[in-house]
Amino acid sequence: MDMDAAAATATTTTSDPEASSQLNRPEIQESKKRKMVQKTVVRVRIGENVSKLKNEGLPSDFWSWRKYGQKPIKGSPYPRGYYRCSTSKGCSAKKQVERCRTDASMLIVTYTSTHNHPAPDLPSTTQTKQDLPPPALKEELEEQEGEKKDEIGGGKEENFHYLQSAIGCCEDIIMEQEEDPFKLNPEKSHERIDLLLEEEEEEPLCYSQLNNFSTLKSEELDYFDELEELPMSSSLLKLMSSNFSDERIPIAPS
DNA sequence: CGCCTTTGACCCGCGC
DNA sequence: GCGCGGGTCAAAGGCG
Repeated sequence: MDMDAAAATATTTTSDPEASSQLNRPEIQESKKRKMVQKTVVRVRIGENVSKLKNEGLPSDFWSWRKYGQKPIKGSPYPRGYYRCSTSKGCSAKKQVERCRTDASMLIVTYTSTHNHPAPDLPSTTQTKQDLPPPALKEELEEQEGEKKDEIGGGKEENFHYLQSAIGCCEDIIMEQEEDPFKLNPEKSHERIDLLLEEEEEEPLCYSQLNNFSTLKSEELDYFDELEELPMSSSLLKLMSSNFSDERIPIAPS
């Protein structure tokens, strides 16, 4: 049923090396080849009613994502989907969605680049983003050589946009996670920790994680659903949304 | 009619 | 220099 753990957990913004490390060794290459691009890796745990969710139509975020590619990843039985922000033509925001090979119920969403435009529903998200630069992100950003200094805030744009939507906010969560990844849900903390430990020990595949329901847009859900009917419990989402909302709402711009 | 998804091919970068 | 893998682009098809 819906008992899955919805939870994901911690998010980490990494430049590339880290992001890649988390995914796979081979991925390390990707980071190198793609130069150092700001990357925000979000780990989302899904339940078993994914199909339901997609039907429900998760609000995911204000951005519109268009899938522009999908490729099988070495070492992973699941393919990786490449999405681009279709909200604005000039927007270079992109995200990669893949499933954790160690945990099929875990989704790994990697955000890259940032949005060059305000959220469709949020005319003034800039302020929020500016406020969003988490410490951890900064480090990551610094490593980027300031390639996307603007992205630091912008990089989080997507995330913080989510926050505004009060649905899935990585930014806020990220920050929270940085300090106390589990303080939000001590109960689930165990799960997350356990998962993290397992994942890390087994593979760096998912060492950064964050619960972002927003990330689980219908697109992703559908995408995964097609891949392997990812189970996601709507109850969970709701629950998470409620919890997260409470946490991120404060971030929402007035 | 417009937009999105899907699939294949091509290109880039890294490792050996 | 070659091979492997990842990432992106383009074309076609389908759906709203």
